[in-house]
Amino acid sequence: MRRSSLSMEEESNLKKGPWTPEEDKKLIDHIQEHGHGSWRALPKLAGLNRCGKSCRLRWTNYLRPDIKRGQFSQEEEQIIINLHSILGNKWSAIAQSLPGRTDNEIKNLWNTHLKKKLLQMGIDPVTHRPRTDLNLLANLPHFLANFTNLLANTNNIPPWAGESSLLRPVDPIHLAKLQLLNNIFQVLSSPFPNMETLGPNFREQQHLYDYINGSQMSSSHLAGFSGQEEGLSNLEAFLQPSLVGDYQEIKDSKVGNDEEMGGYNCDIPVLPPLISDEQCPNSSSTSFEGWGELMDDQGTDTYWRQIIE
DNA sequence: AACATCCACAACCGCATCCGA
DNA sequence: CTCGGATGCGGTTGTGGATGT
Repeated sequence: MRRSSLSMEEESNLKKGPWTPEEDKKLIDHIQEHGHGSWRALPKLAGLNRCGKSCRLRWTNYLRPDIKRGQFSQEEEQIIINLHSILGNKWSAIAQSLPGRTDNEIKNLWNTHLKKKLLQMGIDPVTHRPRTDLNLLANLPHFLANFTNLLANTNNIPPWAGESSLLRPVDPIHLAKLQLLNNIFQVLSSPFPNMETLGPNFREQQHLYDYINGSQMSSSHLAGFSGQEEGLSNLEAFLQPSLVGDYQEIKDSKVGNDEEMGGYNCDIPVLPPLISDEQCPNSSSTSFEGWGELMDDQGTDTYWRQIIE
């Protein structure tokens, strides 16, 4: 069934591809004088050899006078990430919160910049949770345990370290990155304890666990993501040292009580923080921004591989 | 300098939804 | 209620410029 009222011949004669300045002018002049009315009828009335759809797209995505041009601000990017975590790929809905920006522009920004940015931070851009597809994490506990020993005696570079650029020199940025891996791994490798045993903060703590573990949506998660602000606060809870500390406390308190913990077994050595809170970059900004900036100049999988191997 | 590759962005395509007859 | 045209939406592609080899 043909949905178009144009004949095959008419359709095939229509121009496609980039718009010329002359075409733009015809379209702008016509809409300013008559409004767009029916997009289907517009091309003929405006003297354009284009389909109505092409005209509508050109107008809404490029020629509209209220379109904001230029780079997206940090704030705009943050809004997009935040709304995407709630709305998903609903570009037009996201665009409504950013006056002057089009859905197409936001979609392009997401696909070219923001998606990569989140991946660099170890966050899955679809679920907005930490990535769990890093098979490379398999060797992490031993690596971190060794590294912790190394830090305890910084003059004693072990033979296995070889010429690794990661270990020499040992600078605060490298330590901070290791801290990130350390935090992710500890939560990934531990089941979440029974809710009744957790006390008043259990919900926040489960957020952290769910978030980092990438498990299916729990009821607390649904509640947590019900609004834009709460969604952000979850994001900020990610890697907040105090919350990780809380979680660690709970986990430690349960060591040796395997049955109650659903078979929890602390095979993995519990690692002390590799760096203190004060050493974390940009301690005045949110955790999210701080880690984002920290990871900003790095590749994705290649970068993680380099850390772990 | 020439060529290959990457990247960003505009534009297209096809499906979904809306809405009036 | 059903049908079909108009419009909206999101995924994908094409293209030109930038960068690397």
